[in-house]
Amino acid sequence: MRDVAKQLGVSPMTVSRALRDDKTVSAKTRARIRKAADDLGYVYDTTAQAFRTQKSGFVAVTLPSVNNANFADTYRSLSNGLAARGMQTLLGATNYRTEEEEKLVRQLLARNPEAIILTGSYHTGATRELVRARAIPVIEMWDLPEAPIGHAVGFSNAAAMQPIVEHLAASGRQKLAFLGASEGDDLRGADRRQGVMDAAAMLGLPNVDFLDAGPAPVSMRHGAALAEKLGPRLLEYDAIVCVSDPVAFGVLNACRRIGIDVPGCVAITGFGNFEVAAISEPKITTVDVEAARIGEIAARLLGDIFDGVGAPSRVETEVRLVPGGTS
Amino acid sequence: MRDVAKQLGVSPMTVSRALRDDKTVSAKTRARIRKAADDLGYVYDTTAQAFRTQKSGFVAVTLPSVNNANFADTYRSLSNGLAARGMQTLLGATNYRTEEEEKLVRQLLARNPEAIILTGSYHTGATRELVRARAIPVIEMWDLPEAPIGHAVGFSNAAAMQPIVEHLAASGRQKLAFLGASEGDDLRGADRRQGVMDAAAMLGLPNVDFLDAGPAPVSMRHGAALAEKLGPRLLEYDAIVCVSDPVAFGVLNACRRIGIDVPGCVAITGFGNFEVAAISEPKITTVDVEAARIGEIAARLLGDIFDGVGAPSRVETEVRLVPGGTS
DNA sequence: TTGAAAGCGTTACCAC
DNA sequence: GTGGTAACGCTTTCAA
Repeated sequence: MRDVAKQLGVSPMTVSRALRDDKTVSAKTRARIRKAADDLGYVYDTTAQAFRTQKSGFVAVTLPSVNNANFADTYRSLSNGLAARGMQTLLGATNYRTEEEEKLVRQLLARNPEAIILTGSYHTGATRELVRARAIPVIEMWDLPEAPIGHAVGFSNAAAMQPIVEHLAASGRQKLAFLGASEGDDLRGADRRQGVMDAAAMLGLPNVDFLDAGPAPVSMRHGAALAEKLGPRLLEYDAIVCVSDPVAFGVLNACRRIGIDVPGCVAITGFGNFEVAAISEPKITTVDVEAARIGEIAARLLGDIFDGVGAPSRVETEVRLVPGGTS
Repeated sequence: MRDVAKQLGVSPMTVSRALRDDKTVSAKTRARIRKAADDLGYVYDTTAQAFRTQKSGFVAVTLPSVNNANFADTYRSLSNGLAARGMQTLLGATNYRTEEEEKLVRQLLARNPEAIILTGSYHTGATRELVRARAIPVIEMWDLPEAPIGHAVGFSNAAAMQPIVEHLAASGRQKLAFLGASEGDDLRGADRRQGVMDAAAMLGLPNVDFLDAGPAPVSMRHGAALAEKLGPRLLEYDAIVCVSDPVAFGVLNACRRIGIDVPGCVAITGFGNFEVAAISEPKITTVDVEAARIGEIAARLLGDIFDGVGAPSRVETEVRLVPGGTS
């Protein structure tokens, strides 16, 4: 800034103001200063700003995995929304483990984020205390806990399975299996499984079996591997309810390979309305969960909070059955 | 720190050293200082440290899109590798536009990253100057420019298409089309197209047509939409060489819907060895590019550079044809 | 509309 | 092994 100021014969203070679009600097000098800064290849030092103002401009975000199109969608809309307010996201992946989340949250908090956004409502006690102690806005997303730490934007993973089970029952599917990650790993997945069991019980369907695809994250290959291992035993079920679309896609293609007719002999459903569900032939029956919208709402909510107009919120996002050709 | 120092009658400097586990502070005072700091509820200010030392602990990373399994793989291995050295990544997405990349690089540089990793070798002149002016390590990945800005870890996108074209030619496919994003958008995609044209010319195949799937990023739905629009006109070609596996998957499933036999009437190939290529039935012929390994190598390279043992590097990663059932 | 001075919390550097 | 001094690049505050 000193260099830019010297170049134009103004004070560094004026440069500082100009670069922040302070209205008290005349439009003309502002333009001159911007140009000179550009010419000199000057880059504003956010670190110094963060230090001086005690505001980092960071929002910390934890995701179970970056390698998941739905979470990536949420992240994208979230970071776009925040960028519009000049805030940057600080991203970390938990690999679906609350202990990793705790470590991550510690690291992220050391950067003095002005807010923190966590995926899901399952956290270690230490994580809860750490974020509470900061007195910064906390948003839990992709779930809808009864008592959020701060705010929540999402949906009930259990309730979201009900339309699927009803849809299957309506077309005469009785015996269901739920296929997902091992117990204790993917906790939103466990919620979905519980939702399937509850809905089945409510509709008087037989008990729902659990098909264990291994430790989270589970994806196409895990669905395919398990289905190929089970082979004809899949025919014991009227429908395989999968924890996600990629998993369902794996199961669907394994069935194709081993000659099981879908949906003739067995129905398959997914979750999340991933692109693959709509493009696959047949299309995979799934549930849309507005992944991008979750990020959008979270960003807007934070904006309101920073503006001082945000009340404690628990925003329920919509879920919608998307019938396909696999059921 | 001043308060802690006053409390114990030592200097702030000693406190600073003690809290950083500096060996020159006696073990006894170190323990006393730690305790006093704890009792006073003192919290170390990373922001001030980053400011004073001009070491942010950040490595800036730009990706065309987070919503791409290959880039996500690279990012994951990269950030894991860096985390092992106590460094955090600062991620940004360029949406496949060099102008957005320039804006992003400005934002990222403002955080004083200790290194910057860019995807690809196409950048605006300003981007080049900005990163050069920083005198921090620069790595370009996912490409192999003749003269990298700093270091490069990747492969030639053009050369990577040669095995595909040879494979197609060997099985008697003569008339090829390349299906990808509009000209000027996805520049690595344009390189791949050029690679297909060059390889076809070399093998004496007829000219390669271009099928425009629209602005980048193109994915499953764009491949499917274009294929459905073209319909029987696809049969003019012996093979559709797609810019990526998701696009190829879209084309494959559109063909299935409109009744075009793959690979009987037309072959389809992808790029990148995405999970969907291996799980799809038939499997999609593709090229593996070691996405995770690129991140791993970049992280290791940076580690060496920080340790002072890294020479300017241009690391070529391997590409490997993965034949599938679509060709 | 612009400028001068002071200071944010830490650490590099040098002295003892 | 410890301490004093100055400075990192910016913004707040007050004055002109």
